[in-house]
Amino acid sequence: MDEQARIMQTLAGVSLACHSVQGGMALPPPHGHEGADGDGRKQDIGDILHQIMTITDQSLDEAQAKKHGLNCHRMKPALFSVLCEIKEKTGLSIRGAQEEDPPDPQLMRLDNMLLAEGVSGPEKGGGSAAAAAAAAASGGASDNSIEHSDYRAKLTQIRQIYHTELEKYEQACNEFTTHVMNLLREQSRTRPISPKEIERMVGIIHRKFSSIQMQLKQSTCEAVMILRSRFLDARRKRRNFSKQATEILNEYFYSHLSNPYPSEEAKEELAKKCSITVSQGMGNRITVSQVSNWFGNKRIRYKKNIGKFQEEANLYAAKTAVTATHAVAAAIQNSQTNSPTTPNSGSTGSFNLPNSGDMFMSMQSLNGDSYQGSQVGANVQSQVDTLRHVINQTAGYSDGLGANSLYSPHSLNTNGGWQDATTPSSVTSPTEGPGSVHSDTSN
DNA sequence: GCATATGATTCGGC
DNA sequence: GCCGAATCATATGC
Repeated sequence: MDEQARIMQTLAGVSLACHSVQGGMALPPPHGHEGADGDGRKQDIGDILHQIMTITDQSLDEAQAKKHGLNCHRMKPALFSVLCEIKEKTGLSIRGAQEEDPPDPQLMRLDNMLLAEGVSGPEKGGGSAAAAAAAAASGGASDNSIEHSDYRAKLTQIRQIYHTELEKYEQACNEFTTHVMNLLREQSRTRPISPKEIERMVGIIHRKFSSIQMQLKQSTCEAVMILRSRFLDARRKRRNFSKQATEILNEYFYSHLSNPYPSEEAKEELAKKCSITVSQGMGNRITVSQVSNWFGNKRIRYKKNIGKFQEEANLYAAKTAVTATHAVAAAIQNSQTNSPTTPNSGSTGSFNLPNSGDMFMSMQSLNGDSYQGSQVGANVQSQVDTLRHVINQTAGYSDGLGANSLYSPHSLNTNGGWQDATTPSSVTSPTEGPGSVHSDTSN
């Protein structure tokens, strides 16, 4: 009983002493002795000072013995639990509730990304999807296996660094947490520390370390992004189309020179024919867009420098004409053997002369500049002229273009736009002949 | 190494 | 959404 009172008295005394020292002056007496009993107050302060002095005068052994006495006191646990309870009921509980934050969306994004990139997931096959994409983007399985393996090697390197650093952080976090917990447990013998407080401190430590981890994840993501952009960026991985593909596209372009705007179907057909699978290589749409790109570039570059493309145009015109000759020959033979009395009877006798008029566009005036037909052009002209005649004579074929329209200049108008946008376009390659896809009617 | 060619992207107009 | 124009970035040829 006396012992307990003494403890309380000591605590109260120390508290009062603290206030006095901090304030640099004595506190007013608690029970309304204000100014009435100045001698009594002086006496109290003197007692307190004396107590402090005796504490400092105590030897270390004496202090330790006192401390031990306090620690072993039977009322100490009860007193500490009361103080802990008060602490929890005040600021601690409020702060604790506030710090119960939801999972960080930024962290979740980073985690998802690292998982998707194969950095944080299971090592087996990690990054294989991205590597496969890189391989596909680089235009084929065979030509870029070196780059593919390079990509994988670099990704593995990033992965290793990430895991090493992560391990280090986790280890440091655990070590520090253990250390702090031990420290707090030790301190809980001399000051009231509740398990909840320890828990909260652990939470704070974990949050601090997880913020460091987030930085690590962020920089890892950045590294992966840079790697990806280096390997997957279509611009960087630009590959020229194959000769055949370019030829097919050019054939179409020059045979539809009056209206070189292939429809969606025509583009698809062209893409299929060209087997253009460069760039992203993820299906038809990309390929079709490559065809669109090609035509876009071609139109502009043709228009910009017609003279330069003249030779190319003639070449393709000649090619087209020669192929058409064969087609016509076949058609004539067909019409003669199948139904000589019924010309133009269905698909057997007809053929798709690939817009012959366009073939000569390159030889006609463009933007007002008249072009003197080359030998090739003249040959082609005579060939087609003959063909036209033969067709009209033998098969009764008429494509709606008279002799005049055959040679009429489908040209770029003065505004730089393409005239005669009514030309039906088809993907029919001159080498293909009848039965081709008629698709481009919209332009 | 440089000039040119070429596929892709961006941006503004319609 | 497509097109023209400008531009970028890489490929290619010399």
